[in-house]
Amino acid sequence: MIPRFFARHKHIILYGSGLALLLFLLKWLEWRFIILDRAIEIYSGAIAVVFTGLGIWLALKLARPKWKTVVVEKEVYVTREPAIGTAAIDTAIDTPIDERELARLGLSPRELEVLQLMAEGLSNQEIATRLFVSLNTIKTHTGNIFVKLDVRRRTQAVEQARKLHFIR
Amino acid sequence: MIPRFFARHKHIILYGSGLALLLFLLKWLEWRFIILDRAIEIYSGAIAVVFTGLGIWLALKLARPKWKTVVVEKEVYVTREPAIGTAAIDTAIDTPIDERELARLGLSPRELEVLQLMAEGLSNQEIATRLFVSLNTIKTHTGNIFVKLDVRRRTQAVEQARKLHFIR
DNA sequence: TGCAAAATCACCCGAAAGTATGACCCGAAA
DNA sequence: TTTCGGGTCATACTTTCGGGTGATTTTGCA
Repeated sequence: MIPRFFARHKHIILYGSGLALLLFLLKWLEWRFIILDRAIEIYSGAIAVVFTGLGIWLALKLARPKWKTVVVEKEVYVTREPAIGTAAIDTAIDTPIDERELARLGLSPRELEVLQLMAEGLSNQEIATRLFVSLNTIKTHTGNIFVKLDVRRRTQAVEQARKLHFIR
Repeated sequence: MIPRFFARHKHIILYGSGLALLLFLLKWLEWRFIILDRAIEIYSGAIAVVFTGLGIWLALKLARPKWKTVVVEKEVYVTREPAIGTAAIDTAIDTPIDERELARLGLSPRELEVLQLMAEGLSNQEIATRLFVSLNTIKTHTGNIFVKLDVRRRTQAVEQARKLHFIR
């Protein structure tokens, strides 16, 4: 249907456009500098600083939240039926599928089904066998799922689906 | 010994010479700019790209949170079986990674780190880039992880790790 | 200080995953 | 009736994964 290529690289395209815009701004600054003064060193330094900052920003944007894992094993008395836990369990387990999000992304029932099995760690071939269809069909489905979830790999799709409470 | 010294400080030496090289390159580019006169676009672009990369590198390298694991040994009364209940409590209250299971399976810190990134849906290449090691290294790690978790695919590994509360 | 474990990197090869494109069927909506 | 979305299947191709094996370097610790 819609060219996958564009949907896949929209972030890159966005960032690229932003970068181009920034360069354009610098170009303007450069013009002013040439008019006013020949301070190439200052100009270069400015570019360097700005783009170093940009790089750091990008990296922090892309990087994971710093997870310093502090494992503290303390005294915990857990009874068989944790009274506090039940509320948490209810909200955790019986979380209904977010119908709104589902509708927004336009995932079809079949695709959701494939997504579920994908999340269970099944291979495409196993999913195909399970659903009595061909491997190619599953590949088509997975491809469409990736586009709709805006991801590139099955692991990301599972991650995304979990975030959106489509599964589990 | 001298080679010993070099081996010990090779990172610092490498980074240092790399930076020097970069400055040298910039100086050369600047010179070229003076000669060619109309190459300021290229010059600016080069600086921008290089320093964007430098910023990314800096952020990732320096801001890398160093895995901090604090283990406080205490008497722990935990009913082993109710995995659902404990899971709900874990996610509801606080982190902690199941240290016992971790030790039983013999997952190393590095492997756990790779597992985390794997769960985020990163490809081996992306993990390698993120951790500043080669693709082959990550492949070795993933292979070892699969053996230890007794799975065959990364999706299964993530699933398994989630069950064992290694992640999230 | 020496050793074992951990971490690193390499190469090969087959399997699985993913991309791109086109086609067909079917039922519902315009 | 045409159009459109969903589901199915296919071919051909590229990329990534995973298994196997072997090697070196780094590091934590007894």
